[in-house]
Amino acid sequence: MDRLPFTYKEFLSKQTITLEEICRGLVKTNRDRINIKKEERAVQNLHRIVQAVLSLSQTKGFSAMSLRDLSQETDLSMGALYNYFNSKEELFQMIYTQGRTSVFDTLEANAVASDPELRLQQSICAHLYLSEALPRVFSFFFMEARNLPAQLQKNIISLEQLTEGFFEEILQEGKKKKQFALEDTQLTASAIKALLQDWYLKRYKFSTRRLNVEKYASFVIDFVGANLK
Amino acid sequence: MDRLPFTYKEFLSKQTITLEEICRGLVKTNRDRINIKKEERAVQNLHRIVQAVLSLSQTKGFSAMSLRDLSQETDLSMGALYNYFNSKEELFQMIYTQGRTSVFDTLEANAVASDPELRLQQSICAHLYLSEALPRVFSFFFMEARNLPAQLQKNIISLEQLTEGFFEEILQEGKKKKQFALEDTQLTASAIKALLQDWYLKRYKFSTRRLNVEKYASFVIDFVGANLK
DNA sequence: GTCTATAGTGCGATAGAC
DNA sequence: GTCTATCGCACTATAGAC
Repeated sequence: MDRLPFTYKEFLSKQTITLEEICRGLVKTNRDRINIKKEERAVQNLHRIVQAVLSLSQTKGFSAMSLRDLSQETDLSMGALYNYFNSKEELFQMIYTQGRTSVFDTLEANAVASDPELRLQQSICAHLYLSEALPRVFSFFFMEARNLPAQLQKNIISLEQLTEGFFEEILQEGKKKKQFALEDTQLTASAIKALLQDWYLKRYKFSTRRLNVEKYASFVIDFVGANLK
Repeated sequence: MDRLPFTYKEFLSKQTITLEEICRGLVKTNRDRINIKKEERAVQNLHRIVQAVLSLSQTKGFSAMSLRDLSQETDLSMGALYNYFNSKEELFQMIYTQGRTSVFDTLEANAVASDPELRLQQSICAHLYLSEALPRVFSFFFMEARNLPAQLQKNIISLEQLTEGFFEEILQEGKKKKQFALEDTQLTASAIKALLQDWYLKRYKFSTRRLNVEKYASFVIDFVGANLK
């Protein structure tokens, strides 16, 4: 195995990847809907709310999560909650949309090499590291996508298709430059995505094994690499 | 690419893989809970019920599906529905448990070769073909697993872990016989499972491309095979 | 800005007619 | 065996006190 383009620690030090930071963005883009004057207070409480939503969604799903559950988990009354959003559905869409933006921006910022092979490795690492830092955000996207209104589902290209297109582009360039020998770039991109998804959808599985995100990144790079030669 | 061990058509002709057949098993194993005397009537109506459950679960999730939805979709009244199960939760568990049994039996029956390489190919094909025949059953297992009561989640080894163990066993034997050159059998088995899962979790993606289940099976076998040499 | 209390709705489940 | 009608409850959302 070649060396990884960057370690998890290096990745984290390059940018601020926390749920709190995402919530800060969330407050800024939804300033009009949130009836709280002091921005910092809004950020802190929304952080608690979003944490609770992600946690409860993981165990019972967003639609089965009641606002009473949310109230209990956040120690905010139902009345108080409604100062941070106007409906349960709006809360869902706020989290979904903001998360999508934050995640994709980070992915783009970390896959910058011009050499396709290196760029592919950077993308794989960035995706795995990001999902390692925010696992519940990623599984929320995946598991709750069906709760998006039909309009949003059509208009917004899902995060998944975005990242898959991202990988395909790299593969196509590598193929053009004769660096990669592969038949179907679309299928290969899809396979890469499936391997990355496994990391955050099956955390319970990997957590019991002696395996960290860097080892898994090496594995994926090798596993994919064997098909490009 | 080598020839596939068997085609989709051959696979289907070897055994009866339909939702109706699963429902027949469901009636037989839950004869005491179902208040319908004529078995065939019970099978037919449960078939409609299960179809509706899978369909509604796919669009909005099982917990968001109301029994009024189910009543409308099946053209059975709420009162009639309760002759086929005693509670919404029981309905869920009946489907889950029966489906798991049927699926695993079929997988085992179709991966019988003693040669590890052929057996691996048979397993991949059987899994893909089975999920092609019953896509909604498979995605139901995956998406709704969290609705299982904690007891069942602990006691029952999930379908997923079962199949993954299945693949790992084959890989280990191939490694022992020096037919496969691979480092980590557990990680490789996990990767295979991820690629198979993609087929039924992302049907919308593949359906728009000129791709059938046999072509995908060839792709997976090659993709995995490149890592065993 | 957060609380309690409650309005209004839709849920799972059941009883009793046919 | 299936229907209609309805019970009691938990839900989302809001109004008004503090």
